[in-house]
Amino acid sequence: MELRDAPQTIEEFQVRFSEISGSLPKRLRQCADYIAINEDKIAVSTVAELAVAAGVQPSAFMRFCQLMGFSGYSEMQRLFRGAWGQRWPDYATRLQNLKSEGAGSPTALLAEFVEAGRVSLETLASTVDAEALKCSVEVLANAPMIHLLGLKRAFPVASYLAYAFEEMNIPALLHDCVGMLDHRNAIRRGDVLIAVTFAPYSSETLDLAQFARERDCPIVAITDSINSPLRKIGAHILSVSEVDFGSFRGLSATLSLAITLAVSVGSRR
Amino acid sequence: MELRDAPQTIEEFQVRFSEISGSLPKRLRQCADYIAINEDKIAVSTVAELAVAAGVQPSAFMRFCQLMGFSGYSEMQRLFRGAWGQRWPDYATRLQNLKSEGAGSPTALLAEFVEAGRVSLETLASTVDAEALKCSVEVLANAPMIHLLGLKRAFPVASYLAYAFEEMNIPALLHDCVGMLDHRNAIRRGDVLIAVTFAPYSSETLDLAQFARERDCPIVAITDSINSPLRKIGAHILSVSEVDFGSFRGLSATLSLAITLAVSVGSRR
DNA sequence: CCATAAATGGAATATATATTCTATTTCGTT
DNA sequence: AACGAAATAGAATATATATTCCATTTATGG
Repeated sequence: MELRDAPQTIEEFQVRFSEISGSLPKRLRQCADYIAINEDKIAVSTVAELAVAAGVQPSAFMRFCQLMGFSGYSEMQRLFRGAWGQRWPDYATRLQNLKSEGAGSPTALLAEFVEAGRVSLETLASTVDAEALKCSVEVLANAPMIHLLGLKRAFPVASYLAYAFEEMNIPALLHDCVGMLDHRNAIRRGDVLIAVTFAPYSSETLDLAQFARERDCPIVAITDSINSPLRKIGAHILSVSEVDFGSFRGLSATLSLAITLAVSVGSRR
Repeated sequence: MELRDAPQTIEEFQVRFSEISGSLPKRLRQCADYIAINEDKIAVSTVAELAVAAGVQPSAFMRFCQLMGFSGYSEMQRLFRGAWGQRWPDYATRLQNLKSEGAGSPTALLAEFVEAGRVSLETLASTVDAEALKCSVEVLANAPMIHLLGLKRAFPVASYLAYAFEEMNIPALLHDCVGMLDHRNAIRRGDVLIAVTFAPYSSETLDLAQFARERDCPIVAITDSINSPLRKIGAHILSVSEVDFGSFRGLSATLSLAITLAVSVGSRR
């Protein structure tokens, strides 16, 4: 069998696919036809399952994979199981290196965080709950006043929202806990609260959300897990996950979601 | 083990999840915490992979699956593999879909900002001044105290740095202008200032930088152009450009640079 | 503090799955 | 129709992965 490089991205996969799909014998054609329509199944199926579905033997499917340039089905599947996660088997090693030789190049570390950010953004694009987003914008567009709360790692997000709303002349108040002064009584009927919080959820945030709930104020939550405690109090949940490197997480995806929210609301007024 | 029906849908899964997630021992809690944030990985990962990611043994993960009502990991995975098709279309296709709602819709805006963020990240990675970055890390690693300043749109960056340094037990002070109280006299010989500023550069930031310069304190500037006024006073310039959409700019690249700076400095101590 | 139960880690085992091999069939050419 | 080359099916094997088991540790109640 010809030795060629395996496709490294979905795009390369598709190029290679159309290269070969003109000239294929019967069974391999069946494989190609099936794949063309069910690309998405590759990530979550076994060869045996795909073979049955395409009406061929597993061995035929294997030959197809090899024609595509992969060593076998497993390698092809790896490509589709999200380039993210353990795409690089040497993840642990790289982490080790960067930790041990702190003297090591910051540029390498930057590359890691850039990559993590990129993946986070892609994940956001493909997992965003369009319905919840639309709904949140709707709710916020009609609010006489928008309250913002986010502490610790979530604070930059909340403050960015405060900046964006102010720029667009939309009334918004950032609850920043300065001087332990509480502004909860500024929350009036009809106002909306945007609460930004990640695990471990700070109790101050949950408290204020609870307070808003008791006043029948809608709550929009930007959070990292679908089981966020804010779900229990009936908030509109916008969940977003950030890929971490080591124990550090960026905010690329979260901030992109935030700016989207702000601009969408702004354009509705 | 108690015999109960396994969840048949994602919704049932989530109900069961919040039922048990209140009362879990250490390791099983780790499993739950990881799952809560990475539900989407179940379909395409092995138990071993998830176990490593959650920091537990595979057997602990098995016990978690059984507590959830499944016979084992395989059964649980089957549930998520069924729902995989929902989030498939690859990045390019998905962006297309998001935009198809029509220009101005929240999802179309999200697509634009995600794309803008991605481009900004790539630009950062390929244009970063490695020498300046290394130099800045060097300077910061030896600082007895790091001062942080960034206003308006730059404030989220400064506050994120404050968070990151605090997490790593590195002495840092955020100059936040609360109450127009100035902390400039907290800047002592040997300290370093990280000034974050974008056009139009706010005079408060330039002022403080000037002040630091007069005290012979090194300055690291995160800014948007190589012609930033901070260059004139001899700061280490880390320049980063954000692609804009409409009149709004994200912070994906800037924050990635910031986190790199923080972690690099952290690993040097 | 002890006794007991619950939880855990790690290795051992069972099962599922990918991959290879070869006899047989199909296809294209003369 | 006869030959050689290519393609195929199905079983055999290798590998990856899930699952169980039990000795050890950690929590709990008296």
